[in-house]
Amino acid sequence: MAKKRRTKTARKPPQQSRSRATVDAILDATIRILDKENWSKTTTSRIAQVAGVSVGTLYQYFENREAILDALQEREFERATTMLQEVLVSGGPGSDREAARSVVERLLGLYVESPGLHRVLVVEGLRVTPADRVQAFDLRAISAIRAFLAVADVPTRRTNLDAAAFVIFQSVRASMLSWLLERPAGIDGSVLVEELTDLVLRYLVADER
Amino acid sequence: MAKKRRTKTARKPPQQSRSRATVDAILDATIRILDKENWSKTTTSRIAQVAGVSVGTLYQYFENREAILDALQEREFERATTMLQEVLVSGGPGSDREAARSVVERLLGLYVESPGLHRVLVVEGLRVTPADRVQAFDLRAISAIRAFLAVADVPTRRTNLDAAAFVIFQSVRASMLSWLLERPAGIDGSVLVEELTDLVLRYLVADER
Amino acid sequence: MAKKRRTKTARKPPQQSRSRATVDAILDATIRILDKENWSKTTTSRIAQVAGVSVGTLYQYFENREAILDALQEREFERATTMLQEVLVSGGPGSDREAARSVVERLLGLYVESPGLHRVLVVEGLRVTPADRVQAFDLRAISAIRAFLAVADVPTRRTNLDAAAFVIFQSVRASMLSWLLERPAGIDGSVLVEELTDLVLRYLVADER
Amino acid sequence: MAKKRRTKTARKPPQQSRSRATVDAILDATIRILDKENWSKTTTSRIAQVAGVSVGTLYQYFENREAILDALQEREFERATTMLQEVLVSGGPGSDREAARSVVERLLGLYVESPGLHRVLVVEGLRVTPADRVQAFDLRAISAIRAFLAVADVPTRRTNLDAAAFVIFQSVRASMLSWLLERPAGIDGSVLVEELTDLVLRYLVADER
DNA sequence: GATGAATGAGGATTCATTCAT
DNA sequence: GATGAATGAATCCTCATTCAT
Repeated sequence: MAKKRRTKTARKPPQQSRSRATVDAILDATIRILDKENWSKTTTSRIAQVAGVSVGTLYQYFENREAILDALQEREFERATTMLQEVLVSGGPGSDREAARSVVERLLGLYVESPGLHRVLVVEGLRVTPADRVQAFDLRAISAIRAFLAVADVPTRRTNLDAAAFVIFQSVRASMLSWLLERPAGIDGSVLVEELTDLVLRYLVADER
Repeated sequence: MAKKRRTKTARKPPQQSRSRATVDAILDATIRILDKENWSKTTTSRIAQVAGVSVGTLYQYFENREAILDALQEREFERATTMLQEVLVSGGPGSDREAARSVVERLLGLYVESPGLHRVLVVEGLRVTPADRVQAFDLRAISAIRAFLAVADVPTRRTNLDAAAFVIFQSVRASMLSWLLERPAGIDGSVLVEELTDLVLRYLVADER
Repeated sequence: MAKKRRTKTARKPPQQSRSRATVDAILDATIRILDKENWSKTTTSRIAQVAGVSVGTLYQYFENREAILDALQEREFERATTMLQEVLVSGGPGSDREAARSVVERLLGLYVESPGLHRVLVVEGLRVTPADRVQAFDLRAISAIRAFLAVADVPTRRTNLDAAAFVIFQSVRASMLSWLLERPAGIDGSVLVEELTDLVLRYLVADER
Repeated sequence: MAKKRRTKTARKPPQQSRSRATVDAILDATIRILDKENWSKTTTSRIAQVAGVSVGTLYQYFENREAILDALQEREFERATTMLQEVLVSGGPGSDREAARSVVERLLGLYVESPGLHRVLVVEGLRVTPADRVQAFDLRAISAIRAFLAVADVPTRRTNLDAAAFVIFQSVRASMLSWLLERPAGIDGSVLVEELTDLVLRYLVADER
């Protein structure tokens, strides 16, 4: 009945290099397992085994099994926002379409790197009870997109920017993830990027000429 | 020790009315539970209890726990395709936009009816290993959309219709589901329908005038 | 951090005879183990093993490990109060001293029957946090003694009956328990009964002649 | 796998002042924790943390976790016997009742100082297997009481002094400890002292006039 | 002397599934 | 056909203790 407490923080801030290595080993092991198994089969002892440490050690660094996933999620979130920043900054000469394609392309790159993780992130996100959703991952992601749209100053046809950010996030994420997992025949990576760029741009931009 | 494989068929095709009632009670109970719990907490004994039957009886009608979900999925799939048919048939006078909006609207209706089920359908769909995907739900759904597009003879700007059906399905489904679960402030049902209709239409149609 | 919820009620009220037998087997097994091990080594799997059932079965009847102890405690409490009733009722001709000796004697009998259980009951009672003590075993026991004193209408020299009941309960219980566990040389059962009877009587009664 | 046997001796007799300070820090930390947690939650790492040392250091001074409790017990035992000595020596003019009350009062003082420790001492004392009881705490305490009675030359109505010492020790200790943990309404410290003094005196003394 | 990272055995609990009644 | 008691493998997590630095 008692709900497991998620924690954002590792038990001990890994200060020493050995610790750091152990934490990384655990996170990497988890990612590797997630490519083959779903979260519920990603057991702590399996993670520990793959990481080459004991369960005890795992629990020295993570409050509980969930905390490992949280850490991974945080890392991915940071990668994505950093990426958005970079595109924003470097986006001098190119057209809007090129910038958009770049974002989509690089985002897909993030997904391709660890498909299993992203699958589980979606699955577990869907699992969360409404009450816990307040600071959930996708809300933060949507805020980030919202901010990005504002800063990028896109001449949009949308009036409800909250709704737009929401729809874009869900659409792009779901498409990329399913593509990754299903690898549907006849749709290769570049096609997907093109379709999504077009989807987003035509939805968003006042009129593309 | 070996995990039982999913089965599409109920143990016994329910022929008699009492059987039919029992099967329905089980399916309905499952739906009701899924609105509050995730699939892994939807235990067989809980289902049996809510359905007012014994576990033994449950296993008389379903090979295993998974088979219940399969049955539910099948039912939803049929509802959705039937709905598409109806729109196609009845779609005489209205504009494309109105037809599209109607589809989106009625689809959302299906989701609203049993949010928990759809959440779990997505989650469990994502869980499935690639090998099992062949007859997976979304592949069938995408085929249906593909067929619908062909039959409806939409004057599209898309060249890769497979990709288009894929992107549309994923986008609409993910948006609807997340909307249902998060009920994001500032986006009510009609807004969502409008946004999704616009997203799909502008993505799909050659030029809307 | 979350405190385990003690439960007074078995998961399923054992209605059928097979169930009843299973529950009894579990309780008896627990008692037998408690004579040799302390509570923390009285593991669920050990209990199940000794009872000749599976762990699963054990959990069918008891919410958790604690609930088994609660059930046992309840049973002992009832035995003790029943015994007090009997002495009260049957206590016609005999002197006060004889009645008192009878109570002490029969109480010791209860302890002798399952020393391990009583040891653990004391130990675990001491473990309980103040907040949980409200309905704790000894408070109930003390109330029972208080009531007994009132009903028996003992001509007492005590003015604070709450204090008297408290002191008597703690003294008698601790002495009996330690005697049982230590079996101190030179103090056999009848001696103990005599000493405790005298302790209580001289403490309690106005003047014994 | 084999459980380490208890040891009465610290690993190193603390000779230097720094060592002494460390040992004290560990003992004090333990006492502080015991006021809030039971012995099984009084983990070595928690003790070390509260004491401001590392676990490694803790094990430099104590063979194992049990040894810490042993040391604490020893310290309390010495305090109690010292106290008895003092009362014996200083007991010139006062009446027997006053001397007795003084003993009870000062003993209660010891309990009040570290209730958690005394609770655990009782609990763990009860835990010990009969075989280990030979040199157990309460046997020593009872001997001390026995000796005290002999030396104090109380004109007692008791014939079995072993039994008397036993009963008195158990009664007083249990009453004090439970009083401390339960703080029962309507029984404050002075009341308890009075009741226990009376209990013991009337039990012990030939006739009080 | 001190540190604290690593160990791993051990224990409570859950739940899909079976089968005797 | 229905029942529900029984099963037991599987999983998360804790903590005393060690030992390389």
